[in-house]
Amino acid sequence: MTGPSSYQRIYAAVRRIPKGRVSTYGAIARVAGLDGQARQVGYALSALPSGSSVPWHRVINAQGRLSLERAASGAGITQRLRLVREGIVVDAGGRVSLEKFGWRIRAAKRRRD
DNA sequence: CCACTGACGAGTG
DNA sequence: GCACTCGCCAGTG
Repeated sequence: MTGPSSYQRIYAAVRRIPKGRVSTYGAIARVAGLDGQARQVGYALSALPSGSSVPWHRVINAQGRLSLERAASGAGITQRLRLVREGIVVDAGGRVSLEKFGWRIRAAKRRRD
């Protein structure tokens, strides 16, 4: 076998984000062993079928903004709704404080999730 | 094979 | 904060 696909590793990494926290495309890429391929993370998430159990809404960009906020589809609204429902504060501009809600992960010294 | 496109990111001005 | 460039890589025509 060729081992798990990149997509599978990405989905597994996204599932690790605790409820009430958010992570970034770049950080997920790193956890998935795809350092520097943040773009692939977005590509993988866009391929998710509706109804997936993967918490894709917890993935935002490195600037703390919801990438779908600009999108013309309703996905941006869904993401915002899900985040707020988990207690995450999303401002009018579709921004989240990574300082307060960012998932802090350390491969070496992992104090908490 | 080439060109272009993306739910991205870091760097520069 | 905004605009632009370059690096990444899979999918599409």
